[in-house]
Amino acid sequence: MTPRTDTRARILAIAEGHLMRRGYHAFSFADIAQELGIKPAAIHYHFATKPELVCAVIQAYARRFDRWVAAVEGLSAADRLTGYFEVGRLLVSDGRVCPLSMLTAEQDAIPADVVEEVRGLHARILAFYVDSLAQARTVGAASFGGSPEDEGGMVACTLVGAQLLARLHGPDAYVRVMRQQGRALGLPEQWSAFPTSAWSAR
Amino acid sequence: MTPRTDTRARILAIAEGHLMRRGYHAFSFADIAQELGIKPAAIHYHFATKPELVCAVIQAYARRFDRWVAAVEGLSAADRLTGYFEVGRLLVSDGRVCPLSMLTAEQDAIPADVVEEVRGLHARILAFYVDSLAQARTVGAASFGGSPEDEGGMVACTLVGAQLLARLHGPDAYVRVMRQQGRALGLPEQWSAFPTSAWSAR
DNA sequence: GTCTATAGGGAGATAGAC
DNA sequence: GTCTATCTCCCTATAGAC
Repeated sequence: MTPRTDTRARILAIAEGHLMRRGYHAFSFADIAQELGIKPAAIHYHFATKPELVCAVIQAYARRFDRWVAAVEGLSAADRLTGYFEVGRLLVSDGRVCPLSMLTAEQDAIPADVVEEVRGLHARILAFYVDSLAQARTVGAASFGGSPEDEGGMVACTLVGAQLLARLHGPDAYVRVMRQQGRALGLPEQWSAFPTSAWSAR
Repeated sequence: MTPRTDTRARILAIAEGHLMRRGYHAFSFADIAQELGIKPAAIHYHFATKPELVCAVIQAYARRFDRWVAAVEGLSAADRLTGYFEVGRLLVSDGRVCPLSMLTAEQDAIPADVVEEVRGLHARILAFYVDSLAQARTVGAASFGGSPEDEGGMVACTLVGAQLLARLHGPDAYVRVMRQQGRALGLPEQWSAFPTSAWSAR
């Protein structure tokens, strides 16, 4: 299931970069076209509209997240959690944030179908947190009060906030926040490193 | 120190609403002008440029935050913290988020002087968290590992994330997340209600 | 099948009217 | 002192060229 054309795939990749760095309203077809050496209107052949392009970007990101979850399935719940924190660090170090972090801010100012994709991505990520947290607590690798659902919702918010806020003070600020989150959960100080190599796969 | 003109004050108020709901790029002078019954260009008389307008909005918000902090000075540290969580709920219930939450997402796509204002707002809010958390832990009203600075940084991120993410599922989602944060801190389940009345003052 | 020329609308800002 | 007419630029999208 390779991309239909190379240009299409390159548009997706470039758009993803802009979306994760600048957000929906702050990049244009011209930005993408310039990097590709084509005219802005050429993009409309591959993606009819901007919402359609952005939806495709989010869907591709969601599939990548799914592959990552599958790749770390064999790890302990604690390693999966710290591993995902580490993936987030990877993005922040590259000046990016998860599309979820970026687009939830803009949700009242972007097309409804894009918001639906964001909602879908949120549901996947939340399910990962809830599942991993529940399992980690069961085996005594994490401790928290309340339900895994509540805790997962909170950890999701913390990571989103950390990705956004930490850019004010550099990647280290993200790490400090998420280490504090790990400490609050009783997770190991040493984060699992393997999962980041599984992220860029494919 | 009342606003120089009524129109100027109304522009600020309307711009604040748009900024907190839609973000920097998703509102225009035309939006403000329409609500005021004037032409878009008239706004340039009161605020030379859009960055200047937005900076003024953030400064006004920061002053309001300062007044709030002064107003709750007499409360216990725990009440100050839950009180600020409640202020955040007030905003979310009105479809808004703190400018800090909104603009950190857009920080790579907005003028540098606006980012500086955001940074300043962040510093104030962070100082409030750090101070309140340190005091709360000292008197046994809150418990957390690590330094108050680290914990304050984390709580700030959680609230930002909660304001953004919760809009996907309504104000209740914000409350669930921040209650979970309160639980993790060992704060009272009952949030202090007084501080919200002190918010809109002036 | 792939891309370009260009339309059409909306943005922020300047210069000038009242 | 306050606001409007208008300019210029940039955005997405359509129609049509190769």
